[in-house]
Amino acid sequence: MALSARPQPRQRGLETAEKVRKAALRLFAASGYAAVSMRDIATQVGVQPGALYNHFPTKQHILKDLMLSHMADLLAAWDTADFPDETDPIERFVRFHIRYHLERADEVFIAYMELRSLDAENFAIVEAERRRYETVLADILNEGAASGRYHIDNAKVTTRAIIAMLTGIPAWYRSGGDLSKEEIETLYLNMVRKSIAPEPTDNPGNPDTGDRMA
Amino acid sequence: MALSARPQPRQRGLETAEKVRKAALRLFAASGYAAVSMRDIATQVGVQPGALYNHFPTKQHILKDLMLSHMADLLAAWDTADFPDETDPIERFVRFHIRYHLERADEVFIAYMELRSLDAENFAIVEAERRRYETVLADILNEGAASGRYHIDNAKVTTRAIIAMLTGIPAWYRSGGDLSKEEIETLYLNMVRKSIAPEPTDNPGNPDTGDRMA
Amino acid sequence: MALSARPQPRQRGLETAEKVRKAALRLFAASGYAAVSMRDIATQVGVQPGALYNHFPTKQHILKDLMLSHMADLLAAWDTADFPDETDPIERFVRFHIRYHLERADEVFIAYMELRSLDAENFAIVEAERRRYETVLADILNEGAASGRYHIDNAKVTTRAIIAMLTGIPAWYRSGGDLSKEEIETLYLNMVRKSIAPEPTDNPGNPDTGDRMA
Amino acid sequence: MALSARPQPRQRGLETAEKVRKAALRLFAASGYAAVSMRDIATQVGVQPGALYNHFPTKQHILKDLMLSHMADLLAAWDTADFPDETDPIERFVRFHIRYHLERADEVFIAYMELRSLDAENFAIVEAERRRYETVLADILNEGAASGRYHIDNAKVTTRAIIAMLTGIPAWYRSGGDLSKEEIETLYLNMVRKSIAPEPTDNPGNPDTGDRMA
DNA sequence: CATGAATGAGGTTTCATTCAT
DNA sequence: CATGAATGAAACCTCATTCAT
Repeated sequence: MALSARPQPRQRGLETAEKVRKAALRLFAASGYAAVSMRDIATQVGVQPGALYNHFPTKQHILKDLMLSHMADLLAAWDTADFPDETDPIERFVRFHIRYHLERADEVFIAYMELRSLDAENFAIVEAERRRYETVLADILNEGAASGRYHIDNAKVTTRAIIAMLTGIPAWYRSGGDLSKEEIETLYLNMVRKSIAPEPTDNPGNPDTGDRMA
Repeated sequence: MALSARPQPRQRGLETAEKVRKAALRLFAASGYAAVSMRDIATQVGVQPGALYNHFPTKQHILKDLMLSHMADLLAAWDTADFPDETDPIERFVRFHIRYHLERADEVFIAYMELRSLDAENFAIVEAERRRYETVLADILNEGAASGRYHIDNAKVTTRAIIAMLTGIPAWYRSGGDLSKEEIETLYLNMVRKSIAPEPTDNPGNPDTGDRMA
Repeated sequence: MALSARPQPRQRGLETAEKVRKAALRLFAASGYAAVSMRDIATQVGVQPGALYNHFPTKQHILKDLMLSHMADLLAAWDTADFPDETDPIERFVRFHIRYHLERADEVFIAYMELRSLDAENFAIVEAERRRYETVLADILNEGAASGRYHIDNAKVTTRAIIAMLTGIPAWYRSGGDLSKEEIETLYLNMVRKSIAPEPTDNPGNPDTGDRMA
Repeated sequence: MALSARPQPRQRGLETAEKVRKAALRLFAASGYAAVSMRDIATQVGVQPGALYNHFPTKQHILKDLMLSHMADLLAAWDTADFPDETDPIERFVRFHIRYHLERADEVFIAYMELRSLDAENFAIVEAERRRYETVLADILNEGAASGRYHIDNAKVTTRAIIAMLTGIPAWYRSGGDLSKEEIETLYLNMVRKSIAPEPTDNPGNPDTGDRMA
C-alpha cells in the first residue's frame, strides 16, 4: 500500500497530454476540427497554447491521435466483447455497436466526420481500420446468408445500411430521455433482424411469412 | 442612344450570386463551413473576395441561404413528387428520399452537418423545417401501424432509424459503381419494408434469442 | 499644370509596395533578414502587418525581389555606364564598382549576405547573376593579360580578390569622413593597377594615369 | 574503493559547454545568429534546450563567448606565429592571415558578420580587439612606408583594402579545389606586394626585396 | 548536469470584412 | 458590380527562458 503513495513526479506531462486529448475530443465533436483553435484547446486544458506543443507536434497530430486510438479501441473492444454464449452474432454486433457508440459518441462522431480533415497519409490509415470494422459485420451477414438463416440481397449494401442506421443513433439519442439504452438496443435489433429475415417477404404485412421465418 | 448602348457585360451566363451559392455549396460540403474561407469561394467564382459582399452580407448568410433553400426545396419536391397511383406510401417515401438525396448530396450533407455552424436564429428555422420533413415519414408509419399493415415498436425511433439508414447512402454510394440508383432504391425499400413488417416475425431466424428480446 | 494635379487614385498600392521594398532594404541591411519581422516592416511602412501580403505573398518574396532587382540593376548600370572614351577597362570597372557599391550599400550588403536566406530556387537565380557580374571583370583581366598589358597569375583568384577588396569598402567607408569618393576610387584604382602590373611594371598600362600613381 | 567507484558518466569526450560552442559556431556561421534557435543548438549537441542554460546564461552569451575568444585567439596566434627569421613582415602577415582565416573560417565569418547581433557592451569589446588586429597590419605598412620599402597613399585605406581582400578568401575558397592553400598564399602575397610596391615599380623583384620573396 | 514541462511573447500568415474608386 | 488595398483580430506555431524534479 505504501508502494505508490506519492503522486508520480514525472507524470505531469502524461496527465496534460490526456487532458489535451479529452478537451480536443469534446471541442472537435462539438464544433468541428477546423472551427477549434489551439487556443480553445489550451484554454480548456488550463495552459498556454505553446504548452500543447510539448505533447503534440501539430494540431493535425491531435486529430490523428484521436482517430487512430478510437479505431484501435473500437476493434479491441469488439475482440474482447463479452456476451452470453448463446447470443447469436447479429445480436452481438448490434448490441455491441449501439453500446459502444452511445458511450463514445464524441469519438465516433469525429471518426466519421473528420476524415476530411486528415491529411492523406493519416486518412489512409484510418480508412483501413474503418473497413476492418465493416468487415466484422459483413462476415456475420455473409455467414448467416450462407447458412440460410438470413436473406441478404447485397451484403455490402446491407452492411452499410445497418451501420448507418445504428451509427445514426447518437445523433438524436439523449440519455435520460424516454428510452433506456437497453430499449434502444432491442428496438434496433428487431429492425435489423427483420430487415435481413429470410424471404419470401413478398407481402410485408402478410401473416403467412411468419412461419417461413421461423 | 440610351437604348442598347452598353451591352450588359456582367450578365453572361450565371449571375454572380448563383455562382457564389454553387461554389459555397461544393466547398462547404467538401471541407466544412469553418474550413472554407471567403477567399476560397471568391477564387472559385473567379472574383475578388470583396465582390462577394455585393451579394451576401456575411459568410453566415451564405450558409443560411443554402440551408433554408435546401429545406424549402426538399419539402416542395415531396409535395409535388409524382408516383404511379398504386405506389404505397412507404415506397413513395423511400424512393423519393433516396432519389432526392443522391441528386443533391452536397445540400443534404451540409443540411445535416452544418447545423452547428448556424447562429441560433437560423438554427431554429432550419431545425423546424427538418422536423417537418421527419413528420412526413412519421405520419406514414403511424397510419400504417394504425391500419395494421406495419408493425412498429416505437414510431419516433423507427422514423429516425429509417431516415438515418437512407441518409447514409450518399456517404458511400458512387454513381457508376456496381449498383444503379434503381437497384439501391429497391434494396433499401426491401430492407425498410421488412424492418416494419407486421408480426408474427416472432422468430427472426434464431429461436434461442427470442427470450432475451422479450 | 492641371494635368496631374490630383494624386493618382489607383497608385496607392504601388506606392505601398515601394515603401515596403525601401523599409525591408534598410531593415534587412541593418539587422539581417532573419532578425527582421514582418511586423517591423509594417511598422516602418505605417500599415498593419496583414497589408504587406497585398503586395508580397511571403517575406521570402520580399527578399527575392530585393536581390533580383539589385542584380538586374547592377548589370544594367554597368551596360550603360558612361566614361570618357580614353578610360581603360580596369579603370572603368573599378570606378564603376566603387561608385555603385557606395551608392547602394544596403542592396550590395544584402546581396552578399543574405544569399543564405534565399530558398534553393531563388538562390540559383541570384548566384547566376552574380557570376555574370564577376565575368565582366574576369573578361577584362583575361583580355589585358592576353595583350600583355597585365600580369595575372590566376584570373579567377585575381577576379575574386579584386572584387572582395572593392566590395569591402562600404563596410567601413563613411561619407563625410576624411576621404571623398573620388579619392577612394583613385586609391583603390592604384592598388588594383599595381597588383596586376606586368613585370617589370614600369608602365602599368596607361601613360596618362601614370602621374596619378607617382 | 573510493578511487574509481563511479565512472564519471558525463565527461565522456568533449564536455557539453565545448560542444555547445562548436555547435553554435557552425550554426551561426551557416545561418546567422538570429536564424539559429537554442533548440537548433541543443539538437546538434544532443541535449534538451534547457540544458544549455547550465553552461551559458543566455543565447547572447554564447555569441559573446565565441567572438571574444576568437579575437583573443587570433591576436595570441599572431603573437606566437612562427616564421623563418628572414621572412619579411608583410609576408608574415599575409601568410598568417590567410592560414588562420582558412583554418577558422567559421569564427572569422561570425566575428565580421555578427557584430550587429552583439549588444552594445559586447560590441565595444570586440570592436576594440578588431582594431588592435588591424593595427598590426597598419604598423607594418607604416614602418615599411617610412623606410621607403613600400609606397602607400593612405595607410588606413590600404590596411582595410588588404584585410578585405584577404578576408574575402574563405568566402569562395574550397579546399580540395584547384589551388592549394600554399598557392593561394603566394598568389595573394604577390598581389599585395605589388599593390604597395614603391614607384617606379619597374622592378617589383627589386634587388633589395627580391631575396625576401624567394 | 539534464530533463520535461511550462510560460509569455512574438513569429508569419490568414481571416472576414470594409470602402474608396 | 468589381477591384485593390486596408484593417484588426486571430490562426498555428516557435522562441528564449525558467524551474521542479
